[in-house]
Amino acid sequence: MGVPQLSRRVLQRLMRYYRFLVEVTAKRPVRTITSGEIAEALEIDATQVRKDLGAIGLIGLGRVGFDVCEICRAIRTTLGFDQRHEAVLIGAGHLGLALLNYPGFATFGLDIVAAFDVDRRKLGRTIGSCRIRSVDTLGSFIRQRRVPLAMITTPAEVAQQVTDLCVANGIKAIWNFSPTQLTVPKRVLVYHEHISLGLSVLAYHMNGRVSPA
Amino acid sequence: MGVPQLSRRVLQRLMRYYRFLVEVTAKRPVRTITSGEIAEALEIDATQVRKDLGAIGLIGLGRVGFDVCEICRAIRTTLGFDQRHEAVLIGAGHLGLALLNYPGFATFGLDIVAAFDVDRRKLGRTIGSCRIRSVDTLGSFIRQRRVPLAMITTPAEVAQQVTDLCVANGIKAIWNFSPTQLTVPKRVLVYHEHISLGLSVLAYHMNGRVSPA
DNA sequence: TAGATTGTTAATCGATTAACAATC
DNA sequence: TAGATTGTTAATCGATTAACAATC
Repeated sequence: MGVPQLSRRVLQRLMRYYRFLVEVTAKRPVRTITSGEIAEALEIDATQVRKDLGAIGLIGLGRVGFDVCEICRAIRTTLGFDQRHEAVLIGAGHLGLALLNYPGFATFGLDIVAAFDVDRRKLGRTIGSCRIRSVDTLGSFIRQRRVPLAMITTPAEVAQQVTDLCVANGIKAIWNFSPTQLTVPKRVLVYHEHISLGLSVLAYHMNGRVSPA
Repeated sequence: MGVPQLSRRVLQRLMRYYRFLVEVTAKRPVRTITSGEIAEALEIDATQVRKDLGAIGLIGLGRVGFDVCEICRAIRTTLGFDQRHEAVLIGAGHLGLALLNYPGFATFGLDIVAAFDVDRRKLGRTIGSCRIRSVDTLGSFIRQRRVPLAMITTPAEVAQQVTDLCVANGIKAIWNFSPTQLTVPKRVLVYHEHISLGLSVLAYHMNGRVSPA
């Protein structure tokens, strides 16, 4: 693998470039774009943009900039959006349903293939393209289908328990939407959507304090 | 205001300390805690913890550590959780409902006082403690009640339009859950919940690449 | 007291930004 | 060609970590 490992920060910037370019080209067809244009729109330094694009093998043209399609393709390949990734979702509450109904994931290769819940009344219902199953069958489902990702939208109290079950059955990564810290072996990646972190910044601001940067 | 301005990063760490301490004390009563204990649990350097706590005026005791109650109180005060902050929520889809039903916000002083939607069939329903109203009344509601925060859970296509309406009526801050960038005057703070950023890190990892840090 | 923990200063590290020759 | 934009190296900046005397 000639590609050097990319830090979270770089990955997230690449995602922002990608999202921006998709949005721009949706409005009007654009063949090329300069690092300066991306930088200005995203409030990032242009040098940073060139470095990031360089890091995934893109080469710009003097006086012209970068080919938009090439950038998009390179980002898709690097981040793996061109691969199909299966996921299960655990906890079919409102948040779970919101994620199940979100059509955008498909664009990124993410395919939620099943949802699980403990509530018997919910079992069998079909949301989006997947059926809600009993959490009793979660372990075997993950193991047999080798599902790499679990999205956890359960209450905080059961999140660790559910996580352990996923880990025991070979999950590779966990997308944690519950407001609690999870403990996992270090081969498993946990990405925690810290919804409360936003609140800290917002509350501070509403108190009349302005946070720099 | 003797308190220096705190960066986003510091604010977010304070939130993490707070959440951790609440969780710990819920399990068993703890009077004091050392920077090292917090650091270990949150995988942060202990010096960092001491600096952050020092920044909000806390003083530890040699050989003992910090008083847990004092830390919590100081964080609540600094971040403004002891103040009541009103918010409106715009877009009563699944995500909107999830947020309306989330009981945790009250702990942080956040009170969602109204929800708005364009769908006439949803109007009048009551979720949690607030009624779903027509988006036609959004502007006057914000203006008359001087609501400082808007949580946007609409589709991306209308997010900017809704934002403009909020801004025109004096909103102070926007919590953006829609997957689109918003433009606002700089007196208004936008906190963007970038759900897709997590996906970039997760997809990269599932592709077999391990992202450092 | 002895020893663990603090607050603070200094050193390190990494990320961001500036500068500029090379390029189209 | 002239001039805008690149890729890359060097400088800056800020955040993190290490070191250690002061403290309880």
